[in-house]
Formats: sequence, C-alpha cells, structure tokens
Amino acid sequence: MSPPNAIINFFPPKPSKLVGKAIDSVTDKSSFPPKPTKSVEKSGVSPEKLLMQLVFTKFGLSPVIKMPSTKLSLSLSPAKPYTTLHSSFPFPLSKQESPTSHQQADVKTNNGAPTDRKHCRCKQSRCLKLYCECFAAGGYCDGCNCNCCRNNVENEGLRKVAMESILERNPNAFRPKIPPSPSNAQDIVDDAKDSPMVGKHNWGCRCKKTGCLKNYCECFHAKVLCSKNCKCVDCKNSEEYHEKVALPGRDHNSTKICNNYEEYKKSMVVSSGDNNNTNISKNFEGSKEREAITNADHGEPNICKHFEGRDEAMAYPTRVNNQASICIKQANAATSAAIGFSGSSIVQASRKRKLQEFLDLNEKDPPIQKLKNHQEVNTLRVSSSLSALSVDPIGNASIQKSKEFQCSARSSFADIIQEQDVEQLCSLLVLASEAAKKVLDKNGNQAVKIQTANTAEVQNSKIFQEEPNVHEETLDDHLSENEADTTNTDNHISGGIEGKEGRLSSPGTLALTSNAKDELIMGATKQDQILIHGCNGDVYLEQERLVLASFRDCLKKIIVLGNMKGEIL
DNA sequence: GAGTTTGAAACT
DNA sequence: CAGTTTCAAACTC
Repeated sequence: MSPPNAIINFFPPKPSKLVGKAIDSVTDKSSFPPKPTKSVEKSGVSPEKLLMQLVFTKFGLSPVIKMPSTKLSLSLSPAKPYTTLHSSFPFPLSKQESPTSHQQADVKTNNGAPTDRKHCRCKQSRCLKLYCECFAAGGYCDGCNCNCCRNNVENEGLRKVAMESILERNPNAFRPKIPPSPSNAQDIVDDAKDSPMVGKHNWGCRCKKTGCLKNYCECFHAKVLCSKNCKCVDCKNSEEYHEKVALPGRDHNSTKICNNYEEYKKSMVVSSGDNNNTNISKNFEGSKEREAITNADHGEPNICKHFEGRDEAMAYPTRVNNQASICIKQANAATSAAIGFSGSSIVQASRKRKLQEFLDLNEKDPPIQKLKNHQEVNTLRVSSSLSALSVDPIGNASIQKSKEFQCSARSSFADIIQEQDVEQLCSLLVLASEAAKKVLDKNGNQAVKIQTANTAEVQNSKIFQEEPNVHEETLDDHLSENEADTTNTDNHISGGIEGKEGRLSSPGTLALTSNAKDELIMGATKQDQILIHGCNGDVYLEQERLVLASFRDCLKKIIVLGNMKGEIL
C-alpha cells in the first residue's frame, strides 16, 4: 500500500476530514478493473453488479443490485421529481429482500412505462458519503450529475473504505431506513386497501419545521406515516395526529376528513406505479400549505386538502394538540435508539481512535508489526481489541469484537480459581466417583432392591450406607484435615456453615450451601432416612459430610476470592 | 436556473 | 450527547 501522500492530489481540493482521511489513505485504484462505459446495461449481470455483491458480502450484507440505470427514464419528463421519488425507493434497499422487487418498482410504473431513478448531484462529498443517495442506497453513480465522483468501479477501494468508515460509525447506515414489506411493490398496491400503512422509518425523522408534510421528511418522502420512532416536532404525518383529527362523533366534515385520511394513508404507501402520486407531494409543498396546516391546529380550516386530491378542499374545524404524540415519541426515542443503534455509541466513542489507528498503520507500521507491538505492551484483552482495529479494519470487526468479549469473559474467573483449588476439587470428585463405583460393583443386588422401592436419591443414600469400608479407606486419609470443620450431626453441619459466616459474604452463598445440604439430606425419602439413621447410618453420614464439607470449603474459597476481586474492581 | 430552506449526515 | 457545520435534496421564485 502506498503512503497516503502519494494520492493527495487524487482528490479535489477540499480537504477531507476523518472519513476523508481514511478514504484518502487508500491507494489501490490502479488495481481495479478498467473503467467501464457508463452506457446503460439493460440486461445481464454487469461487473458492477458482481462487485456490489462482493462488497456487501464483505460487509456481511446481502447483495444489492444497482438501481436501474439512468437511461430508462428518458421517456419521462425530467421535471418530475416526485414521480422520481415515488417510483424509486429513496433509501437504501433492503439487503434481505430480492433486488428484483425494487428493480421492478423502479423500472416500471403501473402503466408499464419506465420511470426515472434518482440521480445525485453531489459536489463536495465525492459521492462517498451518505449525503449521496446513490451511495447510501448501495449503488454506484451512473449518469449522475455529480462532481468528482468516486462512487464507481474504478474507485472501488476508496468506496470500500468509505463504507467501512461509515459502518464503523453506524452499523445500520446501509440498512434500509424503511423496512421493506414482505411483498413487493405491486403487492403493496394490491394490498393497500387491506393494510394501507406498511412499514415505518426505522429510527424516525427529526423534522422541526415542515410538520413532516414535505419531502424533506424522510417518512413523508418514503410515503410512510411517522411513528413513535420519530423525534419530529409538530408532526402532521402521524397516526396519532390523524386520529385526533378524526375524532368520532364529529360533524359531517370530520367524517369526511376521516375518509380522506384513509385515502391519504393508502396513497402514502403506494410508493410505486402511480404517476398521480405527485398529487400527494403537491398538496404539501409550499409554505402556504404548511401555514394552513399550522392554522388548522388552532381551529382554522384547510388542512383537509392536504389529505385529499389537489382539487379538493374542505373545512377543518379542529384544534389539535400534538404534544401528547410528541411526548410519546420522545419517550420512545431512547427505546428506539437502543433498538436501532445498539452499539452505535460504542462505535462512535472509538471511531476517532480507530481511524487514527488505521491511518497510523498505513503510514508507519505494517499491520503484523503493529499487532506485535501492541501485544508486547498490553494485556490480552487490550491487544485483542487493538488487533481488531489493526489487522482487519475492513470487514471483520464483529469477529474481533466477539473475540474480545470472549477474552474479557474468561478473565473474570481467571484470577479466582487457582490451580491447587482445581486439583483439590478434582481429587475429591475422583475419590467420590471411585467409591461409588466400588459400591455399585459390590452391592449391585442390594442397590437394585432399593431402586425398585425408591427413587434415584434413595439409591444414592443406600450406596453410602451399604459400603462403609470404601469410604473409610479412601476418604478419611484425604479429608482428615477437614474433620475439624465438621461434626456428626446435621446441626453441626449447619453450625459449621453458620459459624463461618464471616467468610461467606453473600446470602446466595448461604443459600447455596444450605440448599446443597438440604438436597442431600432432605432429598431422601422417608424410607431412606430410616436406612440412613439405622445401625451404620451415622458413620456413612459422617463420611458424606466430610466430602461435602471439603467441597463446600472449595466453593467458599472461590467465593471469598471472587468477592475480594469484586471489591478491588 | 439561481437562490433559499430544510433536515440528514458529519463533525466537534 | 448536544451543538454546530456540511451537504445535497427539496423547494421557491
């Protein structure tokens, strides 16, 4: 990779900022295939499409096929911005859905006539920022009127880096803002009567002045109603607003408003194939309309026409208080943000550092050396995190983060459980296992008898009762040091636990210990207890207690160390 | 088509 | 996270 300085002149004079720096540092444009012509590819799979598929695969997204090409719009009047907007999805296409659905929606109207697609006119962004609709939609610029465009195949490297930078900042940046409906555009048209409003803006608009009734509003632009995800002010494009408008029991005009709203809702969702949809936008364009709507809030007529055809106007004697819906939206803002941008703030927090890391890497150290340096200096966790930035800044951030998480999760116990503890615990378990095996071998018949009469717990108790020697021979030597802590009765077990409460720092610990005791002692059936407290029962109980006491001590030790570590942290 | 307004995106 | 700047689309004239 060449040093960034080598390509400084490759870009327009305007100095790039953080993202731009990352973009500028990429110098692999020569490695890309020759620039194809910008002629329209009306059929077949172009190299661009294949490349797009690769790009989105790299980013963990489903492939997106480039929007239909410019020339398809030639048969339409160029001065139909709303038609353009309605006929081409204004926001990034779903990465899950079939591209053909939107392609169809883009290419044809309901009359079968081809329609336009969006052409950007970017001047400063080089079409490598989300300002550019082509780029935001995951497509290449083709036939656009943009300046210094880098959103093309020959600048694929830059494009990738730009996408990576944006995705780091917002992993959802290239996901559709308006989730696609399960059906395609034509289905939407067909189903409009049954379910007129389909979809909503994923994280909502934030309009302040337009009442969400102009195409500035992303929701309105996408022909969906504003939802609780939105943080808009004085919204006139929400279900709540229109429900308030069309209160039941109103006069004739109100009834009419309600009906018109239904029509309005239908029109909002028919996003393709309707040239007359320009009516909708026309109804809301211009400050006069907006003022009229605002006045309607205070009882002035005129809002109805915004929900009807251009030629209709009707009285609108309603005072609408939007504050409730706004409050609801704002109250839900945090929730929606959490849903839509979980992890985004984390990404933002480290964005600058990551980009600088990336730049430093390209500028100075080869990635592997950089990783080594970090590993020498930092802990495993830190180096893991840094290596995520250093080694693979393009596409595997999530994998690296996952590794980082694993490292941190492991470390929470790494300092608590010591090797000798594990060995002690294992030796106890081995002894218990061997003893149980011997008992089973020697007393299979008796065990079977008990098994037929009782439960599995009964069987276990019986085993210890039937074979005292095994426990005496195997356990006593190993557990003698614990005898001081244990006595012959249940009360003593209990007392032993309680007497060491100073070492037990949590009620959960006590519960754990006493529960273990209860399960072992009280879990036996009545018949069991008769057997346990029979002639040799006390001896075996004692041995069982020794095992349990040792096990308990191990747990206590771990708990104490864990609590100490917790206090330190 | 130039100029203004608007809100998303980018940045501080 | 809030405030500011940049940007390009939407809109007006």
